[in-house]
Amino acid sequence: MGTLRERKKADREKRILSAAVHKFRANGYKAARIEDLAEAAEVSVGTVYNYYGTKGDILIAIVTMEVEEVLAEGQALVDNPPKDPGEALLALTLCYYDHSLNYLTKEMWRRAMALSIEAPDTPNGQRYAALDAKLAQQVADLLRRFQAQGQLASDLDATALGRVLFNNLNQSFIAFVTDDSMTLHDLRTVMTALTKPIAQLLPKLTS
Amino acid sequence: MGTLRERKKADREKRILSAAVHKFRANGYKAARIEDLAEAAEVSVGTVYNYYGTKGDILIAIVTMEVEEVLAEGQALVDNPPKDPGEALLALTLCYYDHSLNYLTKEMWRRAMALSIEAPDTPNGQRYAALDAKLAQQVADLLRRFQAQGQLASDLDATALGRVLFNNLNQSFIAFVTDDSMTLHDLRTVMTALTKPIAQLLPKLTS
DNA sequence: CTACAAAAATGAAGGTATTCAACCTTTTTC
DNA sequence: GAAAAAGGTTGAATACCTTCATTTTTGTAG
Repeated sequence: MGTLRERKKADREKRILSAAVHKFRANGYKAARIEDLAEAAEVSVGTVYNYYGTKGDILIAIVTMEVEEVLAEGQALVDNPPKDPGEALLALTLCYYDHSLNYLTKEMWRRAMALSIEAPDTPNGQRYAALDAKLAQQVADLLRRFQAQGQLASDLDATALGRVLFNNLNQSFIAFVTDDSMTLHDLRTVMTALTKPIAQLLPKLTS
Repeated sequence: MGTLRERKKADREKRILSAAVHKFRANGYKAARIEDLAEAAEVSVGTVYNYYGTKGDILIAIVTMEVEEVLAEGQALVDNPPKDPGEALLALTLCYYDHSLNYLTKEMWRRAMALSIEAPDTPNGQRYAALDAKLAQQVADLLRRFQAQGQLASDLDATALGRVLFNNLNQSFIAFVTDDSMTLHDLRTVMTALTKPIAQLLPKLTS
């Protein structure tokens, strides 16, 4: 149990983040003003900036929350995957997609992605890149598991292939968030179709 | 020869664009204020907005200029390519890269890319997407030429493969512009290495 | 309990993209 | 060639992110 100061601090940060999720989702990231978040969180504008350096920081904090939950869900799947490698890969991908809109809207994803390209050298851009890397790593972990079980050639580079497969699923996700008319169901359908040929190819791959 | 009004209009637009290229390159896109461009172009702030809807519009106009020159260079190569398909593909890619920094800096590319992800529904985002599509199309045209000459299986989908190859070269370009320490020479080296295995694979591909 | 120090909150001020109502300039009409 | 219409220009006003000097709250020492 921390001091009063620490408790208040933690509480305020939670309130700000929660207000941000709500306002960003309700009004859109662009339309939501810092003043609105501050009001909803019952703090002043200055205090918001005390906790988060920029509006983008708040967004990246939400992305981090989202991706960390996705990673946890994914880990469960990697620890106990379907028997078939191709099926497992598809399951992992769809698991990512299914949990991608819990906190973030498509617009929020677009802004976050734009941020990561726009400012790759800032703490934010780097945090986004780190999350990307973790996801790619998890795909690689899945591949390694199948290698250990002898269901996948052990001489192929799991990290590299994991990166390629992640790039592929990420590219499809970008197509999803940049097209407002595309539903999560559409995305699942596309990805199911795309993964089939990859699955057929997998057993044949040796470096 | 148009009317006085038309001449003035064309002249003003040219001055604004030229001032923008200069200021964006010299100070950075972010740091250059509309007021600065206006002053350099000898017009008022309002007039800048009369010609370009947003600051991003000006940037996209410059990107368009750049990409159109790149497309022209590329066309020359497609019309008269090296004998070997793999070599031709590499040549086209490097031709794109070599002409990518004539008007735009890395920072300007980053902002433009961010814009296209952030606002895919705006005229701007769509114009950027259209340029992407044209480049992918040109890669496909190169493939078709080799198909016509019998150096490439004619039953593979040139448009689809062109898109994949373009995605690949575009992804490498994103890596280039998001890493300030990476030189054009580094990019050429990376791409030369990456294209080799693709070239070896090409003759074997049939749908 | 008081005084002081450290930490944090505050909101007014500053900077820059964008809008718009008023004002010019060019073209057309008669 | 004067009047009206059409087309453009203008910069002051607006909106919103961000900064920072000031004020308030919390923790600590005597």
